Amino acid sequence: MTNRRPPARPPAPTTINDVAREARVSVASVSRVVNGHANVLPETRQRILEVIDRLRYVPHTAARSLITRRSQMIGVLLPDLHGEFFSELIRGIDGAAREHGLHVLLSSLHGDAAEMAAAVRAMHGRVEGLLVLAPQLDTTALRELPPAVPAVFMNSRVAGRTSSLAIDSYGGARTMVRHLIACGHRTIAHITGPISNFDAHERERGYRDELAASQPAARPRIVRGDFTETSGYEAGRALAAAAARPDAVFAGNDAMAIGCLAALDALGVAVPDDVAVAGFDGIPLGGFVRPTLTTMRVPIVELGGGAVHQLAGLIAQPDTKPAAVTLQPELVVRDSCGANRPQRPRAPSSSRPSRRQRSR
Amino acid sequence: MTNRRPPARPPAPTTINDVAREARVSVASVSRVVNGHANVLPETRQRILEVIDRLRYVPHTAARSLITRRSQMIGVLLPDLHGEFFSELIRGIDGAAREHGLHVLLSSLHGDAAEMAAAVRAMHGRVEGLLVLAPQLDTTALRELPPAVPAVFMNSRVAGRTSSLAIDSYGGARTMVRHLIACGHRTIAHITGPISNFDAHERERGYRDELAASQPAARPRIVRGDFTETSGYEAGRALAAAAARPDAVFAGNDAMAIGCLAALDALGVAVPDDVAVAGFDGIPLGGFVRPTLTTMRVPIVELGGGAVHQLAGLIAQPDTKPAAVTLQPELVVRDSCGANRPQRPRAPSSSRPSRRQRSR
DNA sequence: TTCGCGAATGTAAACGTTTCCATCACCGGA
DNA sequence: TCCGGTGATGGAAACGTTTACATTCGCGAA
Repeated sequence: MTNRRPPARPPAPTTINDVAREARVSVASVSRVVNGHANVLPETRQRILEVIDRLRYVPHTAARSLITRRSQMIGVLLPDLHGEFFSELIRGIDGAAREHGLHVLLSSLHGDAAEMAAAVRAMHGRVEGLLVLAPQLDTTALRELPPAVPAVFMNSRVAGRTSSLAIDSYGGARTMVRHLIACGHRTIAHITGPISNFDAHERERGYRDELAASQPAARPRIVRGDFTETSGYEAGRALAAAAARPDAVFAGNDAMAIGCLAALDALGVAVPDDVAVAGFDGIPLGGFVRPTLTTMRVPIVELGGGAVHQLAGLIAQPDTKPAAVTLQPELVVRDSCGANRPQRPRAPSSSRPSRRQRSR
Repeated sequence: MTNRRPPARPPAPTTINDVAREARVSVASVSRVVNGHANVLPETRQRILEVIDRLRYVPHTAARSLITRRSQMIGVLLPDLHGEFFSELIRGIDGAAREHGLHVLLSSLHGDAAEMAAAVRAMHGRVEGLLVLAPQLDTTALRELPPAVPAVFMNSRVAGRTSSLAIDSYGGARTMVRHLIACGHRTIAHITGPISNFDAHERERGYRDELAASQPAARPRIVRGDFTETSGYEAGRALAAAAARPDAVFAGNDAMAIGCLAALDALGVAVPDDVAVAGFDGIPLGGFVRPTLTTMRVPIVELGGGAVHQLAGLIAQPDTKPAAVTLQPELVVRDSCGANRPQRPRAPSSSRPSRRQRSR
């Protein structure tokens, strides 16, 4: 309290020097206390802590990372995601980042490769690692990434050079098609996502392969969509109006499946009795449309969290050789696929009734 | 190419000194070029730029912000948001941040006040400003914020001490209730959001006030929800089973409205003929449920973007006095409110038909 | 020719840490 | 009594920038 400075306009932030002077120790000791090193007398530590508290000292991040060469930040590059996907992914990322004491620098991209390059350049040097969700099939833009900084890709088509974590869209699609076939549907159409999207591509591939494997006679029936409800609506209209209406429609995601449901309803086509519908993603709303939507639930939180864990490992051990992990989606059977309707006497399987209470 | 260093293990990142040496100028000139200052000979500038390019020099962010005292980062504190809200908000924030050359440090909170304090502490010193979405009514946690760093609050109940930007939930709710009354509905129930949520509170208040103003005879009818589809479902069940079924249900958000629709459908109550339903938020899926959902569309992107603009202004001019801006939601009339059904011959207004094509 | 001036460039201090190394005090054993 | 060792503390260099100030140079005017 002796050395009262004149009140400078900006109340100059207190530095480690202020603390050291006030506690009558050297900056080295203060630094040791702040960083929790052992070799400092309990009594000295106490005195320093008290001054830190009184002066509200907060270490200057930039100065610290200038010398330690660590920023405790990871960069997250995401495309323009809609709906539940974004929030769930961030939830997973943020939670895991917190566990590792990392901060998340977020940049959302609007598709352009040049923009991605710019974002990467801006983050370069600012972050210790990069988390990238690059769903476009064309991955040449990814070459832009500085090879020095560790990176983990999510749901991307990457060579084996870098670590990656992905949803098994291919396997999920096969599971769903297998399920639809097991429900008794013979002709199954597929509404795809955007043509350049990796997941859309994988789901379509799964659809084709499973169809060819389980139902060699059937010809694939593809309608192009773009993952939006509106495109699902249009696809539904087209399918319902077609000469040969399919038994079932497997949409590339839930949003399109719900759009499709709306179109079928508008055209007076009953679901699942006339046409069955299934989606992919497992958004919560799928349980509340009529009929409730059968879908593959995708573990988005785990995708984000797992990617962060991988990245943290990579940052700690940069020479770890890249791993490619895949996460399995889970089949969620609801009403829209027809599995829950009063069984036509085909196979007297365990007729499990819908869990949802219905009164009519 | 003369001075080829032995291949050190980590290929030491090139610094401004390397560039200066290679270009045979002083670091000052390099710095001037990098920062786009004017006083440097075009020929010199050219030579420096070329070296920068060849050596892939990227200025060290920490060193730079150590001396400039600017980090070009803003912190964004969000609660555990679900669905469309999160992605839209981030889209708005990210876009505006990019315009201002700011980076976004994201932290999502799970409700706990202590956690918020921790997040703020972690960001303190790292960011130039804070963007906070603190929907809980109890704002004592906000006192934790260091008063030195500029902050803008979104949809929060804050005193006039800080800048804020909010959706006019109160006015929106009044608009919706007025609309429902104009549709001929007399008894209108309201499903609220979480009891401690600011928006939920404002919407309920708007509901009560408009009801009292336009329909003095009617008693408010409140069912508690929590913004989830499930709570809307439960509320819908309760309302449908009640002795006196209301004419209309105004849900505090779209998710609950959709849950409510599902419940009414399950109980065989026709919407909008038996009961009208309306939501709030304007999520895309609302246009694809059956019947399509009447709602108040909330300009979420503008909320995020506007908040960033405010914050950027505050960072540039810290002494600007705080402003409190509100954004108006917009009434979206679809089928669930009954406005589009074949008019009972009550008022021969301009009977505008549904835009959506229907065939039955 | 000299002087002064402005533009281009260089020098070096400062930013706030961390950490290597030196110093110092103390203590137990020879 | 002296010596080596140990553990707490301090001094100072280093991190990579920006920028105030000094220096140099060329050129036009006096």
